[in-house]
Amino acid sequence: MRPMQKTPQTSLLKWYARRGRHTLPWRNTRDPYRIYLSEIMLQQTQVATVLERFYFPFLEKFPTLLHVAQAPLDEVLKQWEGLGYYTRARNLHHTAQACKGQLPTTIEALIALKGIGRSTAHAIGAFAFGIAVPILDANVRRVLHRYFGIESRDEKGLWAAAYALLDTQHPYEYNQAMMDLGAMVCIKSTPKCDDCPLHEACIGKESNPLAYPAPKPKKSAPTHHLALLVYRHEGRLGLVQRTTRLLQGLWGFVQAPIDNAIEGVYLGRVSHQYSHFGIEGEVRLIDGWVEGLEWFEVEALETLALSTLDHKILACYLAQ
DNA sequence: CAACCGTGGCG
DNA sequence: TCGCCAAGGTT
Repeated sequence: MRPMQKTPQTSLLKWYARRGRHTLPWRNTRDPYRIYLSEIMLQQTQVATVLERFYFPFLEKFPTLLHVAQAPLDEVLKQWEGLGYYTRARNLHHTAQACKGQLPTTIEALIALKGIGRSTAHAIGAFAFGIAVPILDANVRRVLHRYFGIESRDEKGLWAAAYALLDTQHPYEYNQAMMDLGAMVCIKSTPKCDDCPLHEACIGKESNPLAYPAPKPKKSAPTHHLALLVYRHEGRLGLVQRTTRLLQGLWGFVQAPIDNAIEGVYLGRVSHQYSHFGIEGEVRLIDGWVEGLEWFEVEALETLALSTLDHKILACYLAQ
């Protein structure tokens, strides 16, 4: 057996063997469901959040994909409460039912499922089924931008780079290593180029790592001023299950534009920031029954999935 | 295809 | 304090 050549891939895998995050629970299972669940939870969400607050409780409640499929959507949303991007939970439930608790094993079939795009399909393919395809998450993107000196965020160029660097013999280790490298060494603000196994041929290191990728143009987020209405009737609170795209399926308090005829007793102010707008709201208590709401004892609210804003409103009410 | 979709941590 | 953004996908 001839000695292994020194390639970016071998350097990367050697680094990964020593410094990789090998204790992550979704790296210590062959269960496609557990890998799939981690990939969905981790979309646009930091590892620590998923690891410390959501992954294990969800698996405790739903040990298999079939458990997800057979559960009411409301229970899945309740387990997702606080994690955000709730479409992920609704797609997870839909996909569990669509594939009857058994995930398909090809990239084409995975990508056809709701909530699974190209990168997630590749991640499941590589991590659960050993398919030789690259992933393109935020960590890998940053490594590729810098390594190849790519300023443009153009998708085609990044996928081409991803395939160019992929170690087709070790897709599992390679992809995990690239994510760890992006998360631990090739980090956004202060990359540790001295510790990087790819530093020899890295274009970003030779110039300025922070120039890759080119910074995004920033967009301003508007603020909406709302009345946040806590309806109360015979000791119960009136809520609605939202049907809007935002927070669909979650329960919450009625929101109304602030105009010249604000009812109720002022309870306080709450503010909340979403990705693309903010809410400055004043919480008001209104005693009386109105149509179109469902009424719950305060204790019963614990069984409902509420958004973080609605938890703030509830806390404001309970503080009185 | 640019906007939309949640939340929390960090500099 | 505040803008940025993280194991992205959908419309």
